[in-house]
Amino acid sequence: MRYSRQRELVLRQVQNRCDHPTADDIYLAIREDCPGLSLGTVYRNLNGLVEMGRVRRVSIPGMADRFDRTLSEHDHLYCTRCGKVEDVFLDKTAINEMIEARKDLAIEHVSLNLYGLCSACRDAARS
Amino acid sequence: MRYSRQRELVLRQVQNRCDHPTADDIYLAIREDCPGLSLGTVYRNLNGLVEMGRVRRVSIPGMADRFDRTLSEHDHLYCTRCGKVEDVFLDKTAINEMIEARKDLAIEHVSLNLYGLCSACRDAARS
DNA sequence: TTAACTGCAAATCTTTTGCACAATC
DNA sequence: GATTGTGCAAAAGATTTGCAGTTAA
Repeated sequence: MRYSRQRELVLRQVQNRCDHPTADDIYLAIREDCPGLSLGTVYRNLNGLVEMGRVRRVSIPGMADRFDRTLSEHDHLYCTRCGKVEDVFLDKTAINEMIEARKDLAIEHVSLNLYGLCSACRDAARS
Repeated sequence: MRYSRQRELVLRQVQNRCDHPTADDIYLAIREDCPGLSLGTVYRNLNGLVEMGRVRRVSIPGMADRFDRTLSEHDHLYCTRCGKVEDVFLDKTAINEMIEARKDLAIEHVSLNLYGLCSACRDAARS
C-alpha cells in the first residue's frame, strides 16, 4: 500500500477524535482542509484501514457504520438517550466460558452491542 | 389496528417458516398467491408486527434485516459458510451477572450476534 | 363514513463502483 | 512507466414515504 495524503488525513481524523465518527463525519471534517476530497475516497480508505487493522469498524443496526481508533478488544454502548457511542471494556471470561461450554456450537466470534445510557446521560439522569 | 389480508399473509409467512426470511423473501413468497402485493406494504406490516411484538427483527450488520417467528429470548448465529441464520438458546445468567456487576454502567439491553458454523455446515465440516 | 391500509413510485440513506485522470514509487 | 489512488457521478441495496385510491369497521 502506497502513501496518499487522503488516507493519512482519514487515519489521523479517526485517531484524533474520541467520539466514533461516521464516514460522513470524517468526510466533512477533512473537507475543511482538503476541499477536493470525495466521500468515495473516505469510504475506500476506511475500508482499507479496517482491513489493515489500523482502525476498527463499529456497526450498530439501523445506522451508518462508525469508526474507532481503539484497537484493543472492547465493546460499544449505544446511548438510547443521546445517540452517542461509548467504548466499554468488559471482562468477557464469563461469556467465553459459556460459549466454550456449548460443545454443540461451532462459534468463531461473538459480537455484542450494549444499549443504555452513556456516562454523561447517566450522570444527568441522576440529578 | 384493523384487519388486512396483506398483514395476515405477512404474519403467516413469518410464522410458517423456520428460516429467517428478509422482507424481500417474504414479499416474493406471498406474491405468488397475492400478485398485487407491494414491497412497501410488506415493510410497513413487518414494522407494525415487530412493534406489536408478534414477530422479532434480527439485524446483522451489512445485510438486510431478517424476521423471526420465535418470540422467546434467544440469540442468532450467522453461518460464515452458508449465510444461514440459526436460533441459539444460551444460558445468559453469567452475562447478565457480569453486566449487573458493572455498577458504573447503565445498560438496559444487551444484544449478541454469533458468527460461526450452523449445524448443517458443522456436520459437513466434520466428515 | 372515516380512519386505516394499500399500491405505486419516488425519495432517502449508506455504501460501492466504473472510469478517466493524477500521484506515487 | 507501471500501478495505485482520487474525484466524480452514477449505481446499488435496503428501507421509508407521499399520495391517491381502496377497504374494513
